[in-house]
Amino acid sequence: MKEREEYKVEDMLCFTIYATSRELTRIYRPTLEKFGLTYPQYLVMVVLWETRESTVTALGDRLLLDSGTLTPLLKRLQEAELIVRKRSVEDERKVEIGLTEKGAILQEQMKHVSVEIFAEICGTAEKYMQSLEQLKNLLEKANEIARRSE
Amino acid sequence: MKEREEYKVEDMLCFTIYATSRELTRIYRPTLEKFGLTYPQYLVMVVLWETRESTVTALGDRLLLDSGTLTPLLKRLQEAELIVRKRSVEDERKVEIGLTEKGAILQEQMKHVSVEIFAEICGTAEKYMQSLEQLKNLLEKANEIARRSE
DNA sequence: TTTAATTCAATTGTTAAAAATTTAATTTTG
DNA sequence: CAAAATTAAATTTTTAACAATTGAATTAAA
Repeated sequence: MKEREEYKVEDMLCFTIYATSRELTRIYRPTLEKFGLTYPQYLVMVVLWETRESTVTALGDRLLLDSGTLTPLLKRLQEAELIVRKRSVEDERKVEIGLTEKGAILQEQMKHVSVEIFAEICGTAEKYMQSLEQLKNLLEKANEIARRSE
Repeated sequence: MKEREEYKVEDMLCFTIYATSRELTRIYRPTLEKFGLTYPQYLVMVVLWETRESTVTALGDRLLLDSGTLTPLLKRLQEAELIVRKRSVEDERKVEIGLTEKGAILQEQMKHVSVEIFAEICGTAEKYMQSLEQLKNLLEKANEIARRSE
């Protein structure tokens, strides 16, 4: 690794990922806007479409987000009538998140969103899978390191 | 590309990058905290250590951030006495950003920060460069698409 | 069983991200 | 030259991210 390269943001891995993340969100924005969702709200819906129901903590484990981020976000999704929040009867510390009829119908309406945007970004499936595997590896490592140092 | 995979966040490229970006920031945080910087503030300093001076727009072009994000961030860096903000005399619409003595000295003090953290994340230089080239390619594509649709 | 430790969510405060609007200055063109 | 268009930065508003704290509930230990 050349010494000099550390001094240009464009050659820093962390910056590239940081900027790519924002650019990808920017690509999603106009599409998601039509459905009244932001990018992290969309991710919450994707998890709920898979699991049908969850808790705040379980959603946080899946998305690597904490309750300080999720609580207000989930309140907005409830406001939009896409989800319901209900305190658990077995354990009153837990808040159970479920889909409304409207939230369930949205899955069908948004079925093609991800596929279309991925196609635009990655071109071929091969390239997509190659990037994904490499990044999943990096995420796993980063998550280990981040958890280790807290 | 298998159809089913679109329905799990973990198999979505955009989520992986989004989560990786946050995890990398989380890894940097304790180190940057010692120098009183947040992650985006650090990136601004990296650019200024290279260019010595800049404008708000030029910084935004480099970091892909707009003035609505940079203006309050730069005010905090000025508050910390790391930079100076001065309206241009040739074109009074422009605000010129420069390093203070304290800001320049910080470069020397933080010289090893990136190198050490990269080493922790990527292990070998080969792996790091491999990920980087692939991601730079993706960032370029994403930026083109995002700019196209606005 | 009482105390201690842990867990879960909410709240508070700070920073960031970005769209939309505003203000001011410069450049273009008619 | 004057009007229109463009450019630059700031401001405002909404949403997000996260640390730290609080409070309530559950679980474990003495």
